Amino acid sequence: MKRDGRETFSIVNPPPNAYMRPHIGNVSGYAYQDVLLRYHRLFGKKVLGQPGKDHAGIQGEVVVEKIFIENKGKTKLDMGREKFYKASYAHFEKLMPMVMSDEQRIGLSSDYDRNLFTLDPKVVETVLGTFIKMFADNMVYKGVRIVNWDPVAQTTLADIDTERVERETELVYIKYPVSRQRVWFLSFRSKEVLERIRSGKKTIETRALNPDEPDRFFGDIQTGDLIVCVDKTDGQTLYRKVREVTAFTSMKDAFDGLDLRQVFEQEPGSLDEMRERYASLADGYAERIDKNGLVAITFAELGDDDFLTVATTRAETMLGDTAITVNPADKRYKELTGKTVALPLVDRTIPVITSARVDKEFGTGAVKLTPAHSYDDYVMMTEWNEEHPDDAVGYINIISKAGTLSGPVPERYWGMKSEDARAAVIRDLDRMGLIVKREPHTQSVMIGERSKAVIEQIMSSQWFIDVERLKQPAIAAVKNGDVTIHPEYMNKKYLHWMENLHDWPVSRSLWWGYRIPVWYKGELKEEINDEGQVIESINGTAVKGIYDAVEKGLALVQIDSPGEGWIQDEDVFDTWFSSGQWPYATIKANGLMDTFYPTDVMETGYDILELWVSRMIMLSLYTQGTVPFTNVYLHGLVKAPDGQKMSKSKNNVIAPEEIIKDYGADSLRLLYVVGNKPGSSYPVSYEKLEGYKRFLNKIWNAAKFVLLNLQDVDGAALEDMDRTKLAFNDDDRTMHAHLDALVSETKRRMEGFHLGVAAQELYDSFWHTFADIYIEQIKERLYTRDKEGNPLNMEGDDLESRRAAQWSAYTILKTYLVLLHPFIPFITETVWQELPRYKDDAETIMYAKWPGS
RNA sequence: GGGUAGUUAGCUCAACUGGUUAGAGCAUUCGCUUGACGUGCGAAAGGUUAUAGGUUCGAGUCCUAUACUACCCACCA
Repeated sequence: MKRDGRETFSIVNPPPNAYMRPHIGNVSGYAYQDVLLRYHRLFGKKVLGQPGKDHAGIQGEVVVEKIFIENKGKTKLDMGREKFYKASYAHFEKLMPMVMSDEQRIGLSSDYDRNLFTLDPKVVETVLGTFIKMFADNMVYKGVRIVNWDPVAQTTLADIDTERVERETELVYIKYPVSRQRVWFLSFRSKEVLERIRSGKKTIETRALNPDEPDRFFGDIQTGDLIVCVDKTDGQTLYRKVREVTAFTSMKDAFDGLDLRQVFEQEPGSLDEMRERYASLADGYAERIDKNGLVAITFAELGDDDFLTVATTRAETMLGDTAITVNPADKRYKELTGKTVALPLVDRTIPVITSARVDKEFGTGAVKLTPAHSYDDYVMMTEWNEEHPDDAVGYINIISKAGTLSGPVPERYWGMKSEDARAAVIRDLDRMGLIVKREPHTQSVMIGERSKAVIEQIMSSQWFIDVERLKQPAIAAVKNGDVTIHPEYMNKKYLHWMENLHDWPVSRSLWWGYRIPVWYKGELKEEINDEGQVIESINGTAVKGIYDAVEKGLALVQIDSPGEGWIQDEDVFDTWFSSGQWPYATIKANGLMDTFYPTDVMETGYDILELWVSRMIMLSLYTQGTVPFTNVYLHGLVKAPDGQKMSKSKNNVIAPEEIIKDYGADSLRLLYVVGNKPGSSYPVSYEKLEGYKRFLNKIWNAAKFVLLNLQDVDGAALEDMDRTKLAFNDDDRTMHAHLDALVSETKRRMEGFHLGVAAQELYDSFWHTFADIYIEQIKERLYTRDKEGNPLNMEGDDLESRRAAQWSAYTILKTYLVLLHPFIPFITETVWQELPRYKDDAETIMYAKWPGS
């Protein structure tokens, strides 16, 4: 970019984790970044390489805590938040120089005196400022969402911080009674009533008006309705269909119309006697019947068709079911879709809905939907609600943060752990005859990476950023070319991700990071209410979201504490919220925005295009009104020699030192660059490294040869020679032409970000054209003695020819060194220092001039 | 299931917006060389660019279909 007359070029180096030494793949990026930095320096530009080190969020927190435990026997809880943070900061400061030395060893020529830590107060200020701006712009909110909750560590975990383990469980088939019309709940506290239903006596009288549900008129009960008979004394529930209904308006009416022997064991005898019997069932019952009437129902047993069977590994979560889901294309359930089923044990009704996510082949093809405790169910619920806002289903959270059952479930389950509750629920359902079968099943369970505790998915209130306003400009920036992505096909991945982007959850339950700048006037409490809904309160006052809290004077969004009694939000920001601001946060911290922002290139691995690059673009457009960089170069990943992904667990990681020790940093850089294209991965090849080492040796020897043959000329004299008057022959002219073409070709390749091709061509040209052909050609003209030791090429035309060859060899070598320098800085610099120094020559090849510039 | 790529020499990979005879490293075969070279040089062999169609004066490159492979995202109730 051109600013103030002098061209500038800037790259922000992606900050490596500061807590560990990088492996050979981690440092590959620096090679590409450095090639670009050095290349642009050769054009006399003002160049900035902005380095930094990352605090690494949860991984960083885990690593340092482990060290504290080992060294001092103290966990983070022992230390307390403030102390832990300070100690961690000090620890990271100690580690940073080590990581920095790894960057330097690979040759990264960034401005190390400007190095920044991600938690540097200057950076923090920028990051938090963005959140405050978003708050002012109405873009942040707290929303209830399903999270991975580690009941042992008492924290939410990102998916990446969890593991999956196979576990033998059983798939339990549970049948739910279907209601094709309406469902009625009849609850009894009298065994007698239930006995009559159970004992085959098919007629029962009931209240015309249910005092518990004053709006329901039981006179509406019709044939075919489902009756759920709940015995409140022992939890047993019976399900019956209505066969026939007879309505009476008064006790007398009923007395006349009923065969009372079907109702009572004995003949009631008289109306009064009957009234007495009814009164014994409940206080004032008889009076109410007199007043409101009576319904006599003939029941029928439910048949197989009247149940809908689901298969589940987590029977206990049925207590929190809010729907049954079937595949819309599943003919078996066509008729039931839109109907309701009665949920046993908790006596609720839930609808049968559809989702294409349901696999018809698995289990029974019907899934119980527990949105509060299953991520998949949560997604299905969300999708359903988006498409059917009028028939939206909710969630019911029944598991507390302690990992035990709570909320709107029968009291006997309260406090049970999931697994105990599962057994209890299965036992209870079995007693009711609702368990169809149980079969062994292998299930993969999510456990905490660190605690190894089984993760409970629960509903929790989290901070969100509304991305609608962020995403559109970021999509446009790539579409209209403000940002160019290399390789080009990655555009599609970027756009696909961006177009499907949903609101961004930005809070994490950690200490090591950017604490959310929100203050509460008292304690913020998150609780599950009797309906299983998550509710928040500050100092006992219920609040609905942050704007409500601020309005009520119970919360403030600002960086510094408002004073005594105010408590800061416990969470920190998601790592991408801060790293997404890294380009301008760093350059701003160094006071260089006017000169170097927006930057020219973001060079990083293709694997974080969506996670990181997209966020940098969004956040820079939002806060700075400009893209953070004009080009994105996405390198491939370095794989182990056998083509496998390098990872600690596979024990196949290679440290940069190992390679540098045997082959040199330049060879390693060539391995990264030569012949590779962006976006595709490549394995470490010791054969190639060997080849590059020989290439470096070739350069060294070619240079040595040229210098040996320059001994009789003064450097300055050579430089002052008039090129047009030298006695070049065809060999020289061919070589010159080749080199001229190479210079412009290399430039063209570099400008187009074809680093791999550029390096490959330089490699081939130097070795096979310059060294193999041209140097061989000029040997005869350069030698000063023949095989017998007589003087040669020392006078007349021979000397003229020799001078031309010397001049050519020297200038060509110099040109090659400059062209090669961005790729192999160490060897080119070493050779450069061996060359005679001329008046215009830079002290270091880093500041040499690109040929012709 | 959704997305993105890949399939080119024995192996690992290139080939810039379609343009000579598809290249390199390593491996293989033969020869030469030691006065820049840890060696190096020269030469050879090795390909119907996954398959089948299509567009074009011209296709590894563009289009369609198929078959495999890899990666990312989602998922296994």
